[in-house]
Amino acid sequence: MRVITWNINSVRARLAIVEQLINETSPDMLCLQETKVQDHMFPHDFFESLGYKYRAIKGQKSHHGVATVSKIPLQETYSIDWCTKGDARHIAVMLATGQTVHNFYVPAGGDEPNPDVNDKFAHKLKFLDEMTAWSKGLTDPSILVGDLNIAPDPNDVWDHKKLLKVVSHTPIEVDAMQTLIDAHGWHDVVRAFVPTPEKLFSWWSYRARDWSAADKGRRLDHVWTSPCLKGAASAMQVIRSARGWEKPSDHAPICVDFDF
DNA sequence: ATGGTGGGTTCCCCA
Repeated sequence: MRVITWNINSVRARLAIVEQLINETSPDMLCLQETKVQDHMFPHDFFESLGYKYRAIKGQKSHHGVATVSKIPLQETYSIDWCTKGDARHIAVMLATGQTVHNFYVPAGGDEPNPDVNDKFAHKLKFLDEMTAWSKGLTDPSILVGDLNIAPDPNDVWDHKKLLKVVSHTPIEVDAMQTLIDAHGWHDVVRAFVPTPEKLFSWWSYRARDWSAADKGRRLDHVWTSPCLKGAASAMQVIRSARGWEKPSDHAPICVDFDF
């Protein structure tokens, strides 16, 4: 099973490059974040015509939104309302083979990395705390993908020292993410294939003059598995070229092949 | 120290 996760930054604005990605990589399952579309306006016909008959979507107006579309039947789907804010930030799909795939869009957290003065940063930390508590009780063999908005390792950012006070790489978030990982023993599939200290990014700001030459990226997107699925991934690729396509997302897709 | 770009919605917010 080939799974791709991609923060698409509006699915309706990116149909051309979604089709390009599908044509070039033929994923069995595509997990999108920041779809920015209400459920009744989701481009169902587009995905149906490309063979993605099974779709689990959780959208809202303007912001956030996740969608998991699949060629493989989905047994059951559900969304968890993290921090009881009614945000569309999670969709889970269960496969006949027994695994559950969780698609997440973790809050970005605003600019100021201080929960006392920045409600968005406080929300991000609370969201991670709830994910930690939830991870402790997980029993299904699980795959967790998505835009987690944290680059945990010094080599997950272009300049560790310069980003220590920049939301996405602050010690408080990195520690919270490590606590989350330890709560379930989450296995980092991406870093298993490209170990640190090699630099690896999945996001580059729109604001850079020449994103590729400057290469001031961060690894904000992740693919994790339960410990029991540690050996199940046979290949992984960050599709960096997609960041240079026409009218791109600011995130690159991550493609993982599983032995089931 | 600052502003740079892009999407969605509404005359501004968020990333």
